[in-house]
Amino acid sequence: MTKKHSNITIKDIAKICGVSRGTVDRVLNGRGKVKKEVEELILKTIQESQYTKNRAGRALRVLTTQPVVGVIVSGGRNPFFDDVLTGVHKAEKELADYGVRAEIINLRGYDVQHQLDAISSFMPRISVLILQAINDPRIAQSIRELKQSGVPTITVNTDLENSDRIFYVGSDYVSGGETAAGLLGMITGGKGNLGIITGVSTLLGHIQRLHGFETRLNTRWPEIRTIARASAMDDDEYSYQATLNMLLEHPEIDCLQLIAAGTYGACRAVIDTKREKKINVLAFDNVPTTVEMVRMGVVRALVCQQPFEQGYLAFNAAFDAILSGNKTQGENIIVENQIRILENL
Amino acid sequence: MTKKHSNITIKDIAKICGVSRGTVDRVLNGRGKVKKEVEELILKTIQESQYTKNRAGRALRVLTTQPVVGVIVSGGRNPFFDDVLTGVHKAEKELADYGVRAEIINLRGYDVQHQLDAISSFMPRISVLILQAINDPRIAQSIRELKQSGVPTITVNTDLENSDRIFYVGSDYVSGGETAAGLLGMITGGKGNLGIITGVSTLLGHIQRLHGFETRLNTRWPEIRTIARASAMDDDEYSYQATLNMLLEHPEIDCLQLIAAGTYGACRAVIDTKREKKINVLAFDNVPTTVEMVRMGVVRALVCQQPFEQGYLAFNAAFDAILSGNKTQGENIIVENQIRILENL
DNA sequence: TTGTATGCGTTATCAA
DNA sequence: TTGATAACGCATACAA
Repeated sequence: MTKKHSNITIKDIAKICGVSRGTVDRVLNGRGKVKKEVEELILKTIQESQYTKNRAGRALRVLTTQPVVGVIVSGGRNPFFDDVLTGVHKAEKELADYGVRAEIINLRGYDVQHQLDAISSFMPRISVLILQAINDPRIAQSIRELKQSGVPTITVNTDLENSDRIFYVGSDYVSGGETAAGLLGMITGGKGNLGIITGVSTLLGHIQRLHGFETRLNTRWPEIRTIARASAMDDDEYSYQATLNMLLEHPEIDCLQLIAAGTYGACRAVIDTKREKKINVLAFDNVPTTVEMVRMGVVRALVCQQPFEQGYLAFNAAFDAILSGNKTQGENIIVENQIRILENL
Repeated sequence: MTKKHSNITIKDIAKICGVSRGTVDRVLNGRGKVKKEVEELILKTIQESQYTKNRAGRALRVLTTQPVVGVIVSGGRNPFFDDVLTGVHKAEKELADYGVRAEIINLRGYDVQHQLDAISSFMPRISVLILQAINDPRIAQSIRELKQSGVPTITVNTDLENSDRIFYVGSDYVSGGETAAGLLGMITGGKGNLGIITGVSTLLGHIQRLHGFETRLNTRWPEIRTIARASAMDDDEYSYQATLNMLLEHPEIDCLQLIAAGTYGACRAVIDTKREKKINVLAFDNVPTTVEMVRMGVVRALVCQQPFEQGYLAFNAAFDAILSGNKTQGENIIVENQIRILENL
């Protein structure tokens, strides 16, 4: 029932095959210089014995190499990414004993060339790349090349298609949108005149979120009618104007769904219109200005995608990839969409 | 800025003090047999250099001892604790490379003597104890004795007072109750006639949760009046009867808050009364039968305390205590109260 | 009372 | 093409 002893080691493999540890190691790490038939025997034995590298042993060895994990996000001044990076730092601190370290590049905006340059600047220093990826074929190509040279990429917060990233750490945006729809239905009692303030259409996640939201809303809460839709352009000033115009133009609007950034600006507009009947405002992500609006009672509820956990889990997963020596595909790590109200902010 | 190299090691301490590694080790692990002045010098050096045992080195050494973590819960047939134990097993699997193993005792009910016996049965086999503690002085005493003999205790899910447990892993029950209150206010629009189905009064967590709920409800949503209150006695059949009687006796009740177990029974009662106007039912914890009730639309929303994470984090923390060799007080690990609706179950 | 040698598993280096 | 050995940091059995 209970396994009596620790797992099989390189030494065991060596003994079984009648060779030395060195030879097994050469096969394991593909260094060549091993006779074909010996290599085959060793590979077969590894297969059959289900051998995997022991992390405790690796850890001690890895310590001598002082590996670096590269992190690239396009956070700019967005406080959401402060949380992501705080998570990275927390994990880095906890893993300090293993000699692993994070090197972080925080870009402003989503320029493909800038991201490519940032990736290049990391080479050949890093062992693993954590990337908030722009969904562009050139980035995908860069990730493939990185992998060729032995550096696996983990995408965080934002995934991209047709690349060789080993897995994605982040939220399910469609599900996040659906959750927001469910929440809106619950708060409004399933009836209302809705205004939607969207994000920017170049970000895959925002599109997925909007899609999840609208689909779910239409099927489950058909009596919530969408009156107007405008983009906040990821900017609070723009958001303020767009929201103000919308509310003045459509006095019948009684609930507002923010899809992405711009919550603070939209809330100021809501406050400035001084409606008698309160508007139900829902938004995403618990960044400080948004939290303030929940505290003030302007925003009723949030759907949050746990930025801290995203960074924390991504860095831990990166170190795990180093430890296991496994650079192949793994399971995505999906953080849950959390509902936040005043009481559990 | 960036630390150039790995941290200070025993070898460094030894060199600085002009003694051997063995002597430093004797001081570190308090084995005595060291000259007073030498010991003092070593201790001072350790202090000043901020030395801590390196986990990578410890890991490899710990592997040879095959440490066991004892886990005691009073889960009985409650599926909530299945999730806790699944979390333990997940962590155990991930840490298999380090030779650490969990030994689990799942008791039925909250009998102090049974829990004491379970603890005894673990000794002297285990290195750390994870305990869903009954809040009783005898248990606290047992935890103190365990610590004396070098075995630290981590409480999980349920904490106890005045003991020497090194920290608690679980939810904040008061905050959970407050969250439920906020949710109820939001769903009802702040007006309603409420029935409360409570848990058993012997469990500290349930009392705290009820307290958080009622306090918050009264201050923030005074127009939700509590019409009736009954206990489900942690039993679905009992819960069914109590709820049925309550609903028949008070036809004005239009919302129902479950505090602890018994959700399934209460829901059956709600269904059986066949009210024309729907009752808003809120409950705790996403156990399978409760999830089913959310899917059926009987329960509107849940507050969940992440049982899987509790087990997962507790076991990882236990291993961390082994690795760091640190048996002293640490920070509690508080899992958040999550709001669940149909869309993010 | 103190120092030294050994081993945990992996891997790099050097010798054969 | 292979084998032997040392090193990472810690802990312990044994020698001095």
